[in-house]
Amino acid sequence: MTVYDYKLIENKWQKKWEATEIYKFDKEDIENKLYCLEMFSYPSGANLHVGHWYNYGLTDSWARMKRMQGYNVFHPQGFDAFGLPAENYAIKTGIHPKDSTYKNIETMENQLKSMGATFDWDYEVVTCNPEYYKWTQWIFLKLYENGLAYRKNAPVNWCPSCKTVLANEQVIDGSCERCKDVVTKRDLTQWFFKITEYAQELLDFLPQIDWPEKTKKIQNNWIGRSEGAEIEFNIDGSDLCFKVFTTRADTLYGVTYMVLAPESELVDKITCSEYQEKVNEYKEISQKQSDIERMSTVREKTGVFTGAYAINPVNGEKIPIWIADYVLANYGTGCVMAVPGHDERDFEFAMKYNLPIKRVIKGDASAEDQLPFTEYGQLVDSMDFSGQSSDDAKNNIVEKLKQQKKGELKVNFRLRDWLVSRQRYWGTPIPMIHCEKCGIVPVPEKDLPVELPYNVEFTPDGESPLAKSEEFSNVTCPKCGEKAKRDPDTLDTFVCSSWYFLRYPDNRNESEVFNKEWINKMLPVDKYVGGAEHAALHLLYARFFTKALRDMGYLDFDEPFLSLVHQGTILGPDGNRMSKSKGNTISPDTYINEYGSDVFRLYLAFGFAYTEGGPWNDDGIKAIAKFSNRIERIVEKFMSEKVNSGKSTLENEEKELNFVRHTAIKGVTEDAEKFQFNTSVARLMELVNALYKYDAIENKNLQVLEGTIKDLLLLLAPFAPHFAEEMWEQMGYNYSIFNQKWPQFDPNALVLDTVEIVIQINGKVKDKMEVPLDLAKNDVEKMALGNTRILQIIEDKKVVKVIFVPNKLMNIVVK
RNA sequence: GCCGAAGUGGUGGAAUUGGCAGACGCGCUGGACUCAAAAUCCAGUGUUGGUAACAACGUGCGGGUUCAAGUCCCGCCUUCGGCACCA
Repeated sequence: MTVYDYKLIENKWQKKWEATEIYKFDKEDIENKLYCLEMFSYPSGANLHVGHWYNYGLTDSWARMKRMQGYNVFHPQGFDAFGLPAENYAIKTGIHPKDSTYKNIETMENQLKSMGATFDWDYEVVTCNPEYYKWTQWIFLKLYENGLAYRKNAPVNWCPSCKTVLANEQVIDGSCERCKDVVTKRDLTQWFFKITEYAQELLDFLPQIDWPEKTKKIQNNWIGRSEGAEIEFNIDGSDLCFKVFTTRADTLYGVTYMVLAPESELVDKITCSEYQEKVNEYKEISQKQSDIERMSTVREKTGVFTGAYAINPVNGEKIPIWIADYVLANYGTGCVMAVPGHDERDFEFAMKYNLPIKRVIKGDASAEDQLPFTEYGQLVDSMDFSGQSSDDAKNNIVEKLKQQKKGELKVNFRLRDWLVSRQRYWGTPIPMIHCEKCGIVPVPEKDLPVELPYNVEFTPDGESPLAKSEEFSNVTCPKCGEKAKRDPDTLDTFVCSSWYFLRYPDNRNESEVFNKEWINKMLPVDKYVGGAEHAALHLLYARFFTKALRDMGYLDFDEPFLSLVHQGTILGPDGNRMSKSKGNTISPDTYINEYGSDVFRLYLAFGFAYTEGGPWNDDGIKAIAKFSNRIERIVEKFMSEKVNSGKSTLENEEKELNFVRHTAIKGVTEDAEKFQFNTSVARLMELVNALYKYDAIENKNLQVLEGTIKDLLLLLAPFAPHFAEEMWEQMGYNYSIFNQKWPQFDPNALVLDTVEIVIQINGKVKDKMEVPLDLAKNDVEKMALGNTRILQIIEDKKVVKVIFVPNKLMNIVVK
């Protein structure tokens, strides 16, 4: 027996596929287009890891199936090539990020090709190419023109170790996502994208898209819509007034003090001179605090009195104004009304500083004075509103305030605008110029791209590396022609990845970002596959970009990704996340060398529930090698016997084989569609087992055998593409198996003459009977009661009820 | 604290949505082939008791609904994700 030489075979078919351009996307056949996309990867130095294979290999299987089902599959690939790792690597080794990145890309391209995937490399996109980031910059300019990009001086997250500003999303539990160092605050002028403008729409479209419910929930929480009211308070003895946001307008009569965030601009305006020193001191302390300290919920609340008083608009009460850092400056108005009787945080604060506590909602009397009552209930001590329910009072109180122009219903979102400036080198330069005379001046479109200079000192010292490059920095103002400076920052890499899927179909376009008519045909993406870790960031930003570009008139669809799948994570054999430091990494290369790409892909398909993932395990892969050997043997045996055997009819055996054959067609088609690859492979194994059984019969029908082997190979092809192509050739069929039609199951083959019916007594299985299909209840009952075993059990008991499920089960209830 | 998801043999994992729990594999046991081994093939394999037929138990725990529950309802436990002073 010949042993399948996978290296030779894989090489042979990869070359042939490339030479015959079999996976090239057909631009003419747009009606059948199907855009299948995996999240592109970061070009890191090492070879592909198991996660890449799991994501790309198996999504490729899905794409191959779709192709065989007649779709014109658009399956591009590219690289998310800007970012910190290359820069950090450069700082460590002295190798320039550009050099290491392009070298890594080359390695990864070759590896991806050796996987045997259907990627059409003609459409490749690399985000660090000037041809690409020219358009990233262009989009920035458009966002700026439309008021969706703006500059703001704001306290930002500062990582002292990376020496850079971080987005909220890059701060995990108060620490830097990358280096785990504690993040502190710093005031800088930064560029923001106004994603909050789209908060409501980003929320509204979630129900319509075919995404995992969990992911939608995460986005839902992240956007954090909250319905409440904005209420205006006057300041006692002054013309000044300020607004607060509250979800509990019903507790307005219980307000006993007000709190401003220490960063609030109002603080200095209202603070009385005798309190100024204390207030300044407090502001300074809270400014210095790191997020990890400030966010800690165990920490005792602190604050200081400003000396000023506000007037409660509903009852004219004079209430003290404090500042405290438990109030966030960038949510709502940065000021809150404190109701210690009905809010835990306010209660804690009031207890500490001996502020009055008023109860205005009837709650549990016994718990009073010890705990705040935070539920809804009936109002008390609230003048005209006493006796109303919280729900009613909320509206009625705001209605009353509205008449006095002191309040209105208001929706707030937890979502913050997206901070995109990075004080880093290896990224897309921000196409803006700062002129002393003209202020902020956008780089004219004709001057794009603003190229990233090669020779730059990028060791981090807190200053943007680009600011240190004279050649880059110094520029003449496009408006007045005077000397000016370029913006020294680069864009967050999430900006690059927020629109790459829009560039793929038109990646060579030099005159526009993409052709509108064309991408309206090509998009949205039909199937998007990638890690769940991007649920809140990339996937939200990409949605925002799509909507913004739509409103600016560059495309016509609302959502970028119609259907989304997250692959699970393959863990180390010890059940932990793979990491070099834990020494539990699995290198695919070891297995590829021993078994080849197909067996490795098949094992990934079979060994895990795709969306779950799980710990790596060696044992399974040998079983897959065995399985593919079994297929090879049956093909060989068939070819050697083909010549000298006749044809006979063995109806029952044929029927049995046919049943398994069509069960497999149906099962693989339906399960692989849902990314349930493990059960798809299980159906193929069943089919192979049935083939062996049938093959062992003396008078087998060779035509039936051949037809079944043919279907087996077709069903196997997406999962083991090189192997299936090779077997296809050995069967004497024409190239290529991937140009064949996907098999259809025959419903008749799934209908058997007889079925097994389970006989239960009181819900417990007592016997099984083989009966003709669709046998009526009466007949089954007669048979069951004619069964001595059943008779014995029910002997002296009374039959109360008989439940019958056709072709499945009969339950006899006895007493 | 809040919001999600999950918990099934020794093991990876199935189960058409209320109808035979454990498909398909791995592992294990026995057998065939072999001088022998590997490979391959065949049979068995949830647990407990029994020589056996069979019986009882069994999908994290405790209740419930139902002729029938891994699946539905109520109350817990554990693990993993997400958010976290958002007023």
